[in-house]
Amino acid sequence: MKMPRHRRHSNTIRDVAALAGVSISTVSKALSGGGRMRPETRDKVREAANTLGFRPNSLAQSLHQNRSRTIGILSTDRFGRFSFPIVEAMEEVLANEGIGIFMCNATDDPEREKQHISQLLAKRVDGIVVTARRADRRPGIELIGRDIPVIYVFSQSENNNALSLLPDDEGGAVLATEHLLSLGRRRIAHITGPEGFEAVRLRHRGYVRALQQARMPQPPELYLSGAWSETWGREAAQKLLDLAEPPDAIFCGNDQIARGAIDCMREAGVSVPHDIAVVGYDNWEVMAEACRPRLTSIDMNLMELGREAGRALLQLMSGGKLSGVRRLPCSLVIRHSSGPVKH
Amino acid sequence: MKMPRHRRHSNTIRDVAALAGVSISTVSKALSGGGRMRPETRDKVREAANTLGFRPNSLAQSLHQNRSRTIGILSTDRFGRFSFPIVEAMEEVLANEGIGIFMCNATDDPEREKQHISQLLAKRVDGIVVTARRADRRPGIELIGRDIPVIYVFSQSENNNALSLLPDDEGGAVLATEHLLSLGRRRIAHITGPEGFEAVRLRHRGYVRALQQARMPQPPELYLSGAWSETWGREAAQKLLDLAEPPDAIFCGNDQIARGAIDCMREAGVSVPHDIAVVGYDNWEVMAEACRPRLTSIDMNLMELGREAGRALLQLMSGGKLSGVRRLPCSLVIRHSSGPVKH
DNA sequence: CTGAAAGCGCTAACAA
DNA sequence: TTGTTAGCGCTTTCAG
Repeated sequence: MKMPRHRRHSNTIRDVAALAGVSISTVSKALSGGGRMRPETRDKVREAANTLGFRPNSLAQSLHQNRSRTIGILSTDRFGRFSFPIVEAMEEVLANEGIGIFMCNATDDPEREKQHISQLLAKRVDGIVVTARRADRRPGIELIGRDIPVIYVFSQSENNNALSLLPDDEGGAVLATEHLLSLGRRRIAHITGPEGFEAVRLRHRGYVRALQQARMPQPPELYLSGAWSETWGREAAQKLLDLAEPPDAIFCGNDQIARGAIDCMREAGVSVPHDIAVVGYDNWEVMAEACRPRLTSIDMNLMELGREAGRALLQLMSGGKLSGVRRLPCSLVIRHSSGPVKH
Repeated sequence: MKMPRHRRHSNTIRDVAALAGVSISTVSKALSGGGRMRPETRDKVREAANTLGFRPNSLAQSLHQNRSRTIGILSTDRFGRFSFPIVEAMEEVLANEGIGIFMCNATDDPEREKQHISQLLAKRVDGIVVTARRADRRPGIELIGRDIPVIYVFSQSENNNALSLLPDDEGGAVLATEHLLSLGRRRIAHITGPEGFEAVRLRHRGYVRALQQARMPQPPELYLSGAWSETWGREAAQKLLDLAEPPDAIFCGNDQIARGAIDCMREAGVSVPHDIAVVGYDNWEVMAEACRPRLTSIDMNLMELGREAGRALLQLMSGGKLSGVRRLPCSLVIRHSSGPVKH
């Protein structure tokens, strides 16, 4: 038997074979569990493998099988509050299938992004997931010559036959608005973020749609677009309070705005939810729980989005075909800021 | 020339060789840039490689070189607010060296953790980083028979000859307290989280040390330990206000507590920073900026911690030896809640 | 200066 | 039932 050139750092199948006194291929078959063989041989091999702490080298396996059981996740924007639950849930689904995840971050740097993609391809990943903090469209990624599945999560490709998974922003806004309507509220305002965000436009559309269906008027002075901040929430709430006829409910584009609005009202002596009910968006626990009263909010179910992304990728990797934009439902988490039915 | 058995998904060195009309080994040498060869041959090869979009298969390279240029990062607790900047910075450092990062999450599930480690070993990672949300001690991980570098970041192994990288909590607390002292504050309170956390104990120690050095008394009623929440911050601040002799400054164990305290005081008509100055901990932007007045806070420099972790791992991977607990300095970010010098 | 051949660790087809 | 052999894609001697 020849000696290996490199010092090896872990036991190979050859060592197991030697210890068990069988051939390499027998070891392979024994451990893979397949094929027919004498049980005692199998046991002997298993025992040898165990005492050596043998783990097959997946690099070698991958090389042979032409699949690495590995995927890459590429964040266009830095990994943030929204990406985390998604990534975490996806990781769980894929890890259960023995698939490893390469994490790449290319914060708004196309050059870095290219490098990362190139690395991922060199590492022969079986799939790529693209995420962004903001759910706006971005150019599809370039897979120079290779044909592996790519999906966009919380992010959308300009290339329409790719699969995108997103939260249903419009639906979430409908949920929030209908909730307020069902409580008997009639003048519902909407304070939201910058109109540059597709999410802002979609949520606004949902809000409008719900009001229309309920045949409610939508006075333009009740719609306020600004920044994604508490400061803007306070400012906008003040504007609403200064109106000749203030609203009796506010649907906010995110939880920070909602918190600002609630703070403003409490300080102005306006009771939430009695005088004005408030619903936020994101269901960001630390924010929602810190509001006084605790904030009713729309949850985008990011974990579910992540799990779904994991499943979709698995399907694509095993040859399935999926494409188009899928929007997953949000849900309403009721706390105290939307309060009981108004009399 | 024999045909490959499997359908290949990307071009191999063999294809490049065929196109360039040279041997495989020539291609290898030409692309690696080493060795002596006729420049025109090298160019010919490069061109062929380019037109085919050839990327060497790193699985094969790794197999040969016995190193995968890949590491694993294992989060004991879920990836959260603290892990993110660390991971992001580390990723940047390592990605620049062409090293890929496998992300594994094993939220407080030892079984999952074992599986992940086993997978990482099978993937022949060149190193492992262990992180946790809380900087408390944990058992070292088991590398059944393999000898690869492991470091603990924002987390500490019970095994003392491993390397741990942590923020200097005690130093951060000293920084905060001395800042308040330098502003002329004399009765400095400390509201903090549960004493179960090592960070709480260390920050308390730093606070005490700074007071002792300044020969300030430390009345026990000025130390309040509770939850990591705004609610606790408000509650504790109220207790302090109710004291016969309230403090003229509060050092808070995190920014949420600080925010609660500030809110409480504003509502009680106590001026921050005029009557009572406040310093927080974590420098969590969204929190610190949303406080009124904006919150002075201690920054743990998590990005720097992550970069340092990346560098340390690179050293270990190239044979260096590092061990023990290293604590990296925090810094003070001054905003308005600590205000100007008191007269 | 270039090519042939061996081998990294593993699997799978084929022989014995 | 078990062993022999070829080959995954690449690098690296060693000959030519």
